[in-house]
Amino acid sequence: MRTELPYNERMSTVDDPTAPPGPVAGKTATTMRSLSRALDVFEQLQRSDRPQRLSELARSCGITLPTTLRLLRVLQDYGLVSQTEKNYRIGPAVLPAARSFLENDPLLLAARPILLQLATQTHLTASLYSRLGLERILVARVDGDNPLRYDLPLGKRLPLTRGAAGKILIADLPDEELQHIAEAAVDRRQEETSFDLEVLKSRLPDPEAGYAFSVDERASGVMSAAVAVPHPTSAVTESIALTTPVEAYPQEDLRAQVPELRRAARRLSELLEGVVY
Amino acid sequence: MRTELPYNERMSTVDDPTAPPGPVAGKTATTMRSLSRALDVFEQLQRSDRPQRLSELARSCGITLPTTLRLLRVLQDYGLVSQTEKNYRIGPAVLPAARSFLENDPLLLAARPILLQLATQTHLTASLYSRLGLERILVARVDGDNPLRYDLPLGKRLPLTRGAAGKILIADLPDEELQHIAEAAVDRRQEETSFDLEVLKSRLPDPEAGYAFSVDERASGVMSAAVAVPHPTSAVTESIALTTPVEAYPQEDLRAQVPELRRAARRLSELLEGVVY
DNA sequence: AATAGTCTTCCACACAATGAAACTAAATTT
DNA sequence: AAATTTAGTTTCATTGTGTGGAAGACTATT
Repeated sequence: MRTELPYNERMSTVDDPTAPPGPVAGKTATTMRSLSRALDVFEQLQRSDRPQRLSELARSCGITLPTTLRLLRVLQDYGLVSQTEKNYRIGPAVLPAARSFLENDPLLLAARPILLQLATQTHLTASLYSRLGLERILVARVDGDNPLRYDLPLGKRLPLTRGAAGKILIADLPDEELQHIAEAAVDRRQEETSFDLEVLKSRLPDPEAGYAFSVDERASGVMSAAVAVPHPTSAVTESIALTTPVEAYPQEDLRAQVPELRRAARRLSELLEGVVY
Repeated sequence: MRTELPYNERMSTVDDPTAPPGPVAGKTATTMRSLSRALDVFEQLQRSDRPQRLSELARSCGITLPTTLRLLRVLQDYGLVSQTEKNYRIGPAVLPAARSFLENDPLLLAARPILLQLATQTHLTASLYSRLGLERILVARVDGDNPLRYDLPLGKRLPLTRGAAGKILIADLPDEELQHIAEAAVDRRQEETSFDLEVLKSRLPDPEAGYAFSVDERASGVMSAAVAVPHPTSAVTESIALTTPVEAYPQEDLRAQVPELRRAARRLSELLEGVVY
């Protein structure tokens, strides 16, 4: 049972605009300060599209210079961080890690054929998203007949607040958590200027509906429908979506695919239960 | 006040057959035990192609159960590890990390057009490898006219002891380090049963040559030539290779491309110096 | 040359990380 | 089904590791 209390009081009362990453959800691990900090640094490096200086990193993560330096050195020893001159960036060791995930993750392996069937059957693009902290990421995708114009590569961080696949992942969350998610989305420029909780809630699907729908929401010209993947053990953290350019398909027809989607999601979670791991 | 006891007695003189990962090179960071251990666990998870139990991980990393559990919990909070039932595996957070590397790494960005030109010009497959610890990994590849039959995805861990691109990365290393590398290759089943240092050294190119060559070495039916990428700051840790099926191309013609390769490598490192980061 | 900024090393202190042991849960055997 | 083993989790006292201040090297910049 995780405590809700942020174990890290460096987050003083004043809201730092450059919010330090922090653990994934609100869930705080029992302790392990140095490890958490290292992962904060690692995450911070990912979020910047250019190499970072030591002092930048230290500031944006709220860690002192000597400590940040020590953390970076260890990360570098493991290849997770590279350094050129005084500039730090993500290192090549992330590639084998990602490869291992893509090749071995049981959920992903089970999902791929299901997405494929879904795409073949509906002629739409089928995607699998996974919640990661206050965002979601694209984990797998199979294109349909009308491939989406925009490029959305695996591992892209997307908001939970926009798009059917995002909204369905947070449909049942309590207000407090929604608030965090909303703030994160603004911080990360995934949402326009600050918007309030009610706006977000009005967008979310009826909890009873069991699916979410979006048109021109996260990306313009695109609509999608999504359902959650009921996960055997843990809380729901995955969703499956069908997506299409708005002009290629009547809205009602997309809604009509929801049962199909639901079946796919159920099939996936059943498959998963059977897996011996 | 140093105690005499090595802070990690699992690295005793006796060689444990199930060698725990350990930091990338021989270079040991100043300390940060908990972080190092967490990264050992993370690496261990990657190396197994199926989910691992807590006790398995603890044993193979030489860490006590309670500590391993705590490490895993934090890694899980950050999405780097997933858990189903009592099984742990690599988590989806590695995807955005890898994406960040592939999209932003200056070396990689500089290398891609160079590999492309190399491939176009020579009609061979051009690849960029990076040394990671006691192995190398494929970081970028552009296929030539005769695409290699076998699939070699980005991030694949390959031995330093076999293949031109591996050998050139270790051509100048002292015996002691070569020994470690040789042992690691055997441990990881990248080399046949234990083989001695002299065998390895006989394979390595003349340090003066400045390039390495291989035929049927790491993969049968494949030959390649490789040069190192002189790195502005750090030690040489990257190599560029040209590869082709043996039957598609006369061996001497491949050797004739070495100057071309050399030019590409130099161009890459020059480009890199200019980069402002 | 002087100044400001950034990075790195050193060190004493405090608390975070640790393992032993107790405990619970889940397999496995009898 | 009870008994036994094995695996996982929690608790807690101890200590050694991670920590930040301060001082020292660098490097820009003026």
